[in-house]
Amino acid sequence: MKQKKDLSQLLREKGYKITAQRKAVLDVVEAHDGEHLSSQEIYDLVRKKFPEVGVATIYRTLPVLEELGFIYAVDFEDGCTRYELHRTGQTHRHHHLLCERCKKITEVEDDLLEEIEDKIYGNYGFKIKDHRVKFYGLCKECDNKDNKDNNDGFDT
Amino acid sequence: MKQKKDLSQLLREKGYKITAQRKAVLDVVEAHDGEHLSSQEIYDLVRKKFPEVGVATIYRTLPVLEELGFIYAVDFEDGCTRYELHRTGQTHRHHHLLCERCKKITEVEDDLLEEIEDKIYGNYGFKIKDHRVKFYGLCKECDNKDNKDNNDGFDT
DNA sequence: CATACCTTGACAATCACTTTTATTTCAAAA
DNA sequence: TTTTGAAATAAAAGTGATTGTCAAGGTATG
Repeated sequence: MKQKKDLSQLLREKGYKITAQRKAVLDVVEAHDGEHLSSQEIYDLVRKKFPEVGVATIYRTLPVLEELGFIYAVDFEDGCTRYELHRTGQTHRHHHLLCERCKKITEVEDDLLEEIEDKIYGNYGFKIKDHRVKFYGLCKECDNKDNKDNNDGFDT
Repeated sequence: MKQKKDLSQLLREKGYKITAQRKAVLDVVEAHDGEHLSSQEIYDLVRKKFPEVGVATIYRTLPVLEELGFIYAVDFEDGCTRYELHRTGQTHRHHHLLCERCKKITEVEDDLLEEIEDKIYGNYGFKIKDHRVKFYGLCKECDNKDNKDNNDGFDT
């Protein structure tokens, strides 16, 4: 509904053919907005609708969808490439908070970096177009639990 | 000379054995301060001194040196893990500027993130311990060349 | 609907990295 | 020193994600 109409159009503009597989892959990622699916997970999900699809097709399609701006590749260094939906209206990649304890991943929509990017342009003359930012630490829940544990349970 | 003395000590503290291979790996990374060597590059360099060393030793040693705080793993998504020296005095990982044109990698020693990290703690309760930040764009030289080309040449 | 060529699926190959295995080294005890 | 068992090693085989190959099939245009 939203950008589905654009897929055909964008594919055509870039000289790619419009295929059911490409639509299916985008469908899957869109249906899992907010998640960070691995290529294999996407493969499995696409196969539910198209059991005959090949792995290679998935691996070939994802970079195309990324090139067209529908999805972003993200890397949480767990040994595979993951993808997330590029929501319409997003201008930059958002940041991720990775909890070291529970492994939960939180998205930070606020950009917060403009000031820094200006400073870097001033200091280095480097013109920033995009960024990838990951913060590692403890999420609220794990941090609270930690503090409670440290007080030997005398505190709630 | 600087932290070489500490290696033995730190290895011992963590219950690791002091081996010539571990020293050799650290030597190589230290000798290439400012570079971002891949595991394979480190392997090749170590073999110049210890031709009999095995790849697996390198792959096992690098995470140990990272755990001890001597080096950082960095990922420029070129298909391999790279390592850089953790210079004494550095409290956080520094940021990297990656030029899309000439592929040059510049290091940003300024942290610049404290304010943001405070905001994130306020908004999300997430306690940040470390970060990985990469900026993509054009370095000063490539940006200048771009502008000159656009002014000199014809308009397309 | 026929042609040209893009895309696909199957599967082998590759690539970075890990595990296994047999062997060696280490540091402390005897 | 020599002994000894845990830890570390090299080499090779294994792993799992990703890519390459190629014949067959699908898509866009005349």
